[in-house]
Amino acid sequence: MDTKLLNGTLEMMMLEVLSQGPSYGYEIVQTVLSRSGGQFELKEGSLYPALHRLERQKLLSSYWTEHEGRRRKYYKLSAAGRKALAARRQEWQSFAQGVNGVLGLDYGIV
Amino acid sequence: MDTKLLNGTLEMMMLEVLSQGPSYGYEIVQTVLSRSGGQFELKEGSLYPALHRLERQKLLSSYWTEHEGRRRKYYKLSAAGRKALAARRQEWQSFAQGVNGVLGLDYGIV
DNA sequence: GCTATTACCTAGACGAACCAAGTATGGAGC
DNA sequence: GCTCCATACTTGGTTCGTCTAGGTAATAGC
Repeated sequence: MDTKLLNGTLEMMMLEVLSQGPSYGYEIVQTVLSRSGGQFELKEGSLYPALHRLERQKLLSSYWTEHEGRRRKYYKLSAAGRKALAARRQEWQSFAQGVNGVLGLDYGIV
Repeated sequence: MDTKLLNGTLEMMMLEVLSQGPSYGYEIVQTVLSRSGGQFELKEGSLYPALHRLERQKLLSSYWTEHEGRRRKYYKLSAAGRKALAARRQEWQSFAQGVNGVLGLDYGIV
């Protein structure tokens, strides 16, 4: 997987996962991995800084829990986060359309 | 346009444009701009370094010409460049599919 | 005791895209 | 003659997201 392509989509995918309910770092990695068909294996060095970034921007809030002796930091999408996600999905779609336009590909959005 | 998303696709789009015949920097900008529906306006600070990068990798070759008093540096796709383009197109498509998978979108490729 | 898995954090490296400035020609308007 | 705009290429330095690689720590299986 060419890591360069991921630029800018990681946060969107993380927000998307969290839009379906609170989750924590390790689980987000698994969810993205399975939903991308095994393609995107988020690295911790990208994931955690991104979570902190998004929290600083008030798109997420967090709380600690304990599960079988292991601590977990759950993240929850805020209202602002939900808006941001919608905007980024829109951006992504027009971006992908633009690239496909240049490539001479046409996608029919289902 | 969120510039971050462009990461990794600029070179592919440049190769794609050049796959349809030799061209030069300024013209590549115009072509990408029109083919992306006015979305992607390549900046000189991205374009020329990318052209040099691709030439160093032997994916392009170049030659100078003169046109109405202005010099132009034409770039031509090499055989290796053509292969690289095919690989990057493939990469892009599976990448886009992965992202759409995470987003819960399904695209029917025409 | 060792290793794998779960779970989090961070400093520093890396690299692609950008801004900004420089060089240079031709044509249009004043 | 002068300015401004479009054409056309180059490059130094900045920015910023991702990764590598290291650290901490608990549980389970061998």
